[in-house]
Amino acid sequence: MSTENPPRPTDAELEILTVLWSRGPATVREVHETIAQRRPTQYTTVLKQLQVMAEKGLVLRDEDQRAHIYKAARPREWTQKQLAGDMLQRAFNGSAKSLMMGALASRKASKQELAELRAMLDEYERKSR
Amino acid sequence: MSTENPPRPTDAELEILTVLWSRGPATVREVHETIAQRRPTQYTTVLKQLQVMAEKGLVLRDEDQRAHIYKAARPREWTQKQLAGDMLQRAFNGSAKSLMMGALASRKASKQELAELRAMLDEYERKSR
DNA sequence: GTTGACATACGATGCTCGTCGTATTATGAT
DNA sequence: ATCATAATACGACGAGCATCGTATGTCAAC
Repeated sequence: MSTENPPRPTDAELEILTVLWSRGPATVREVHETIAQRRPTQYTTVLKQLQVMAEKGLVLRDEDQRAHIYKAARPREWTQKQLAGDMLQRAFNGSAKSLMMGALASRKASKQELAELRAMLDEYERKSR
Repeated sequence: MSTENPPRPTDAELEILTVLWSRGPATVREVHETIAQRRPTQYTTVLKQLQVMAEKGLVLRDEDQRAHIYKAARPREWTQKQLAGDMLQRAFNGSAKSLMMGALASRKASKQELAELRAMLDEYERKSR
């Protein structure tokens, strides 16, 4: 069924999804070019990956043209919500506070970023009232 | 070398680590009892898992007693920091704000939890000055 | 010293992941 | 029509993951 949620993407799958999210729908060639630029990878590896992802429902494939067009089946925010929720549950005992502490501790946070976080909390609270 | 960092734990490994973090050092039997209570699992599965984890450096093993005592090689906070940082990088483009939005969207956040988050931000900012 | 309970050791299995090579097919230019 | 190019299809392989069964060792109690 097309309403079924796709499974949690693997590491390699997530990398491909980030490309599709930022570039929009793309051919295998385009995805491969982007990835190969960071890391040596074979064209057919990316192709196979996308084929598997299509089977899993992680991406949708438009076969109208000879070069098929792939696009992420779910928007970035949707998948990020799944990933964050999953990790929250499995590694942080459901504590958003712990998760944020971990995130901040993992690298220096700029003053501006902290301000953005505060603004985000305000916004969230306002919306959910 | 004992100073080497362990790899990112897999799903099953993370579940075991959470048990060790909350119960403290424990025997295979104790870990198994805790896990079996949520989910049917064979004793030897947990045993094997712990043996592999010891090889990877995720847990330390004390073999003094007949029933070996296992304990997490790294404290909860350390591993949480790794996991959060890894996910931040791979799925959130380094944006702590996006990560928090995902986390909050994944389930209802209580008013109190939001307050805790703010307090945590204050604390963090105070410390890093 | 035999037995039963309980522990570790270890091999094997089925599955998924990531990767790649090769085969095949479609398309446009000559 | 032929041919070079560029695309998909697909099988296979090695590694890791999660699981379990069986073998083996230890120890206390009878």
